[in-house]
Amino acid sequence: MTSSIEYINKLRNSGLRPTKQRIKICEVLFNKEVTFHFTINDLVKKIEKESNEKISLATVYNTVHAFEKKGYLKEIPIDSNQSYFDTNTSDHHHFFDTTENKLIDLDDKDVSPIQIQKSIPGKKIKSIEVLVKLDTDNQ
Amino acid sequence: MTSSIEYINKLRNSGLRPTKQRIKICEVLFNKEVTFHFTINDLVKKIEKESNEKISLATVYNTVHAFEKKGYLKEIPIDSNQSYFDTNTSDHHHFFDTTENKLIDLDDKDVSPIQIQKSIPGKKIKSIEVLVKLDTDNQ
DNA sequence: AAAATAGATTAAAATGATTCTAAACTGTTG
DNA sequence: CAACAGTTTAGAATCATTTTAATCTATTTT
Repeated sequence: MTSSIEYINKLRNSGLRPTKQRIKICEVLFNKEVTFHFTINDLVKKIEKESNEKISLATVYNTVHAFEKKGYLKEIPIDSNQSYFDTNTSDHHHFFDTTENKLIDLDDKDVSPIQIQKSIPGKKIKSIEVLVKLDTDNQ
Repeated sequence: MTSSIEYINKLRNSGLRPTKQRIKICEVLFNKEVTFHFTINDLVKKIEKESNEKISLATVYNTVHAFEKKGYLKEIPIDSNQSYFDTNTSDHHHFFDTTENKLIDLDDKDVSPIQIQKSIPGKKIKSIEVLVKLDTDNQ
C-alpha cells in the first residue's frame, strides 16, 4: 500500500522535483512487497515493460544516483563492469551466484557477528559488507 | 629473492609463453617483499616508471587476467568503475578508504570468524569477502 | 492564471575502462 | 631456411556511464 505521496516525499528528500518520469521510476522501484537487485539496464527494461513508456537513460541514472546518495537504494560492491543496486536498504549482505551473475540477499542474522580488530587512524567505519561468492556444486 | 624462473613458471602455469613483456610485468607485480593493490592504469604507469619501457594495454590486460584466473592475482569487489587487483593472494579482507579511493589489507586474523547460516541449494561457497568502508573521522 | 524562472527531460555526443582486431613480429619446429 | 603458432601493438570497437544543449515542465511570482 505505497502511495504516491510517499514517492513524492522520497523524491523531495533526495532534492528532486516529483515529475511524471520520476514517479514512474518510484513505482517500479518501491511499489512492491518484495525488494530486488538490479542494474540500470535491468531497471530501464523493467520500466518499459511495466509502464509501456520509455524514460531516457540520463533520467534513470540521475534518479537512481540521487536515491542511492540519500540511502533509498544501496549499491552493492561487485567485481563486475556494471553497477548493481538493491532496493533492500536494511543492513544485510549478499551471495553472488557467479554462474548466473545474480545477487541473493543474505540477512544480517544469517551471518555471525563481524568484529574488526584493526583500526585506521583518522578513519571511521562507515559500513561492513560481506560478499559470499557461489559456484555450482557438482558434488 | 624472486628469480626469473619463478616468473616463467607462473606464466607457463597460466598458459602463457614467457616473453620479454610478460616477464617485465611479473617483475613489477611479484619482485617485491610487499604486496600491493592496483588498477590496470596504475600498473601500466608503474611499469613505465620502473622499466622505462611501454607495454601495450592489451598485453597488460591479457596477462593480468590470465594471472587472476590462475589465482596469482585477486580481483577485489568494489563499487567502482574500474577493476582493482591485489598481488596478495592470501585469504584476507579489505578496508576501502572512500575519500582517497584506496584499498588497505585487512588480515583474516583481524576479522572475527565468519559463519554463514544460510545455504543455497545446488550451490557451494567459493569465497567470503568482507569490505569495510572507511570515512574520514571528523570526530 | 499568465509570465518568469528554475529545474527536468531527452537524444545524442563525449568519456573512460575494457575488449577486439588485424597487421607486423618473434621464437620454435621441421 | 620455411612454415607455423603464438605475441605484441596501435588503433578501432564496445559498453556502461556522464555530459551537453536544446526543448520542455513544475513552481513561483506577479
